Amino acid sequence: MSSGLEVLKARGFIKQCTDFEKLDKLMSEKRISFYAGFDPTGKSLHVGHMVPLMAMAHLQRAGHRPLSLVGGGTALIGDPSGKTEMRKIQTVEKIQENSTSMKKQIEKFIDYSDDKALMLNNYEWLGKLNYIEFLRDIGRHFSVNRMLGFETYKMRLETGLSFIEFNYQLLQSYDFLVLNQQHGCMLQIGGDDQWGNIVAGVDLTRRVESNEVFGLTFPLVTRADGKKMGKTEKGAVFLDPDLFSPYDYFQYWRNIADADVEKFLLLFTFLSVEEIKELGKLEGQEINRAKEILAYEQTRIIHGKEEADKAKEAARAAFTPQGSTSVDKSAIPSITVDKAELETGINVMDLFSRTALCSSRGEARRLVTQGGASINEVKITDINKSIDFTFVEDNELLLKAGKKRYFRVIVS
RNA sequence: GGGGAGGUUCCCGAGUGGUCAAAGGGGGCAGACUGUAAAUCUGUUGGCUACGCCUUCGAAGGUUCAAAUCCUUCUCUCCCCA
Repeated sequence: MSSGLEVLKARGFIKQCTDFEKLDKLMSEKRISFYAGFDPTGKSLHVGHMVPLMAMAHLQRAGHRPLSLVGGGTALIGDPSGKTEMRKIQTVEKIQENSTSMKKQIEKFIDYSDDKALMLNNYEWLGKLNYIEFLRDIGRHFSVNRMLGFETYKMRLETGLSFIEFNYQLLQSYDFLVLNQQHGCMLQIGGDDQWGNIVAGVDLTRRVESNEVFGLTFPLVTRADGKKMGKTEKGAVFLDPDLFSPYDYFQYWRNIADADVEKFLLLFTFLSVEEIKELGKLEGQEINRAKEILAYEQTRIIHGKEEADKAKEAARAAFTPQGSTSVDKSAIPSITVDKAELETGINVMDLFSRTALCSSRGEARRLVTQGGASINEVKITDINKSIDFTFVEDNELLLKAGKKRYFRVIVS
């Protein structure tokens, strides 16, 4: 039986592992349970969570059992790893609420039928922890000297680290221990910034239970332009279609840098490695084909085939000069406007600022002045222009800001 | 608890009574170039009923014709001592 680790390795998922050979052997012999944690600090998962999710899916396909741990308890504290400042502490209610909605998203991704995977919330055991007992049973295994040596803490020692954050590692280690005890969890996977916390959990489990468990980290995925994955000017790229439309999601992937194409196809699609290598060979304009495939696959995984098809159609329609009249543009985000309003005419700036294209009238003014605004491919440069029925085509207006941001206005 | 340094527009960071909607950089947006890339160059970057008006420089008051800049109190952060 293939352990599944080779797949991860071939696809570039692996940065560090506590003991790759041993783990590979173990996973080839039997199916194991493994876990990844998700912090419910927001209402939705975002693209930054895709790497662990994809890794879990791959391992599940190889026959192993994923435990998705929603950090309802740990989120109350805030992980200092890789951050320069303390995270805002949120209310218990808010975090519980976030946990449930994130749970739904992960469920879409991992097969939870017949106990093939479990969804857990560490609030169950962290919430009722007794401080004295915890210190005595768990705290004694941690050496402050050692912890201070970790890179993550070193950094924070410069700027300041509160005691509550310093404790984070103990709680995360405790999670691993509990999961090992209750579910026989043998492996924790996570981003490379979690390495210290993961190793600490491995140590704790060995000390308390004398069980050898493993840790595995993914490389921190950055884009070729050095920016963090999943961030746009407008904020995070959420998986929730209400926060980030499938069309925009498609476009996000469609617009990645050339240099990232092959890497991302490996990490974020299920296409075979051979197939991806072929796509990676494309050059020049051709590479756009690979980007489209990436965008399509990702959108399909997250939003389903139907939405992915629509997004692809809509993107093609919007970016193919004329011609394709009867294509479905319905995936492009839209607002509706009353027929009567158009009879009298709406000022360009007003119209644009009503859409997600411009957040204020001033921004719309700038856009128009600088020649970045057009309606149904007709450039508008006069800020006093009144938009009326003469602009309407197919009962709608296709607004464009810059070269690639589209928005529809439907007349009703 | 004592002493010191600070909180400036999306971020970093100038500004210490009018010439400040606030230098510079980053980021963003737009234009040119392109392949719905990258790099580069240029413009732009609080809001509005726009040659004027309104809101912004941690919070609340006060001094002044006039404050981001001065005074008072509060609050938060960092550093040193205990």
